[in-house]
Amino acid sequence: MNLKQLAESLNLSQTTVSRALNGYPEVREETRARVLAAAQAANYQPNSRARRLATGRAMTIGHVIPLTGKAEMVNPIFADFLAGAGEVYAREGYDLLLSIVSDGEAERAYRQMAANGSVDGVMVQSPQTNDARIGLLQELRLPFLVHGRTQEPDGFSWLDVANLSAFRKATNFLLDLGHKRIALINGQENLDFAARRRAGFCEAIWARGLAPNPDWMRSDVMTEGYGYSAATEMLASDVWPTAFLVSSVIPAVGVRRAVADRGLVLGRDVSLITHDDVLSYLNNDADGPAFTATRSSIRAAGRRCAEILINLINTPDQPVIQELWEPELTVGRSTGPAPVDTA
Amino acid sequence: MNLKQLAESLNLSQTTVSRALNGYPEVREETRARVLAAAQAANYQPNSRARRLATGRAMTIGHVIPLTGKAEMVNPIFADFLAGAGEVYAREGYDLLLSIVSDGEAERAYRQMAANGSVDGVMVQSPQTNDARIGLLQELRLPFLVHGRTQEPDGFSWLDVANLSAFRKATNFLLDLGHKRIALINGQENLDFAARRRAGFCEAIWARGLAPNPDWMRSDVMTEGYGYSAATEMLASDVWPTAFLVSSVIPAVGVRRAVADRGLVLGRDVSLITHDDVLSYLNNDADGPAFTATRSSIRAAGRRCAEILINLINTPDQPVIQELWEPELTVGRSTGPAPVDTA
DNA sequence: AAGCATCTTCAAAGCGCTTTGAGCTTCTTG
DNA sequence: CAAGAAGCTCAAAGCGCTTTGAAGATGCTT
Repeated sequence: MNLKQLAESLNLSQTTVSRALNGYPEVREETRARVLAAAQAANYQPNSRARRLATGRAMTIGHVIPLTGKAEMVNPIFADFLAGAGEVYAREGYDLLLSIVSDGEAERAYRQMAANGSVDGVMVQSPQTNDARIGLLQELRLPFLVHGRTQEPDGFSWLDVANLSAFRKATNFLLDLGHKRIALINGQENLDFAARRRAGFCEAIWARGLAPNPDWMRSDVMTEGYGYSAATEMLASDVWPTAFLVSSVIPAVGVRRAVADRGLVLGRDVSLITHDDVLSYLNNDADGPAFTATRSSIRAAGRRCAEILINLINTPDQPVIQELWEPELTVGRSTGPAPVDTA
Repeated sequence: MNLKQLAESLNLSQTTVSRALNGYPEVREETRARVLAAAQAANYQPNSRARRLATGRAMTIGHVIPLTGKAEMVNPIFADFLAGAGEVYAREGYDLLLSIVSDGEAERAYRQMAANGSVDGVMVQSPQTNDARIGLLQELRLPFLVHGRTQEPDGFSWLDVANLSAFRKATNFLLDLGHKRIALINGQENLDFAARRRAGFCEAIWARGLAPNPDWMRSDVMTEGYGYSAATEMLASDVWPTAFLVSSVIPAVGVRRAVADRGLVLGRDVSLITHDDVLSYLNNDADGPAFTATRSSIRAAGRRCAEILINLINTPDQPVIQELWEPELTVGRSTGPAPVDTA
């Protein structure tokens, strides 16, 4: 059933039917009711391809997700982010076009989306310290929102978590517990969020007149195995860290495993604070939070990012929108006073 | 730059330019070269909205991902599946339309996709034992491929892992090691894969003249916390299971935590076999597989599912395609002989 | 009753592409 | 050299919708 047939069956023109369906005022209420009823009865849905061509709007938002690391992994936090964003898109009538690309092909994907008009805007995730995508998207004049920031976060819209202050706060929490030997198990530090976390970590340590130990600062793709092997190595040495600050629950699970393997008890022998994106499948709250954590729901971020992006699409030429979310530090069972120094 | 302008700039008709670009034979090679060069220079990309309307093909495949459990979680295995499928879609020129919906809204999503023609086919994941979506999609005449099966898997195309035989094999492996007290930490058993795994588990036990202990069979959304609390409870009793068979690495991580908390050693005091979807962020292979596992890459499945679905779309009215993948049992460090029975 | 504003409806023109059917060249063959 | 075949190219007709500009009703005012 298409518009033409529907119009014929009602003895109305396509114009009138279209207007009735789309809520335009210049159609009599009685007529509108007739049209609506007939559409309902025929289960009529306007053909989205035709509508998109006619309106010039794709009613679609593109997410280009880069595969990371040599193993070309998909960061599972994207799933939760997508769930949040998707919720808003559905509500607002947008489709979500997902493109998962190898690193370096992102540019091509964006260029294509811009050139063939398949999206009205795009979401940019996991920006690097200096991310080429931002200049590209500005040049392509494609509306976009960045989840995260870059080193110079002016002139474009973004939503980010206050990574620096969160990790400074977390580090201070450990320092206040008496920990002096603190390790940082960070994400890849070419990514802006990881660079900021490292900065927050270092700042807090320097502020106490201490110095971070370079051997205890790792940076890599945040897998469980990475957390495990990094912590295992550190714990194998004569002097080991009494506390770990970890960038995600996933490597934190690996660190926890390493600690257990070493016969140590988390929260007593070794403390751990992780950033917690509140991933649904790695819930940290079985009975009170297992990990002490700086928390910020990635799903909530996805929702808000979607709202902002849609806003940006509907109202071009507005000033940039920038939102900074402050994570909260929730104390769990993975932290405790530094053990008496035996080194 | 659109086709009309490009054609004018070349002093050719739109027809010829379109044909040259799309590789039709009835255009002189010299002309084709000219057109291609001009298109390249102008960075011309056909407008996908117009092309879709004209061809009647959406060149898009829909994935409707249901949120599960009360917390409306996104199963992270979807991320890896999407990565695999997305790879193939990109190669074949298809877009991936992602719709993440609350349970029960999937039907509406499919109906809409069918009615407004935004997709050429859809991928169905995590089917239930009797899944209403299958009848619906048949009725809507929308090409679809099921990743998984149902109880009556005839008359539609699917790709599935041999869940029953995998879990029978795993259970036999444990029985051969002398384990008699085996627990099953399963996924939600309204899902077909979980029902089949349970069946495989029970079959193997019955075959030895034993009986599964109902207290040691759990079924729920496969989170880390679920694995942890299920195992913790079981291990708190006087007689505890000496082995666990777990449906996913994610709850397996929870079981491992529970075992460690209880002061037991995995592979010595307690054995664990898990099904491993080879999720990139929970790699099981740091230095030799940590968990003994029945393995089957969900990403590879995604790739293959995409190929099959595209095939189905391009060639309607062909017989159904059904593929069953046999997972391999890889022995890791989480299994060992049953401890001497003290019960 | 004429004039005018307000409602309501419509025919037709696009949106940018693909595809049909036809026409014009050039080549081959008897 | 005529006639048919083969090779190129084109104008025009869609695809199914939205939107413009105009026109037909209706009601109100003077």
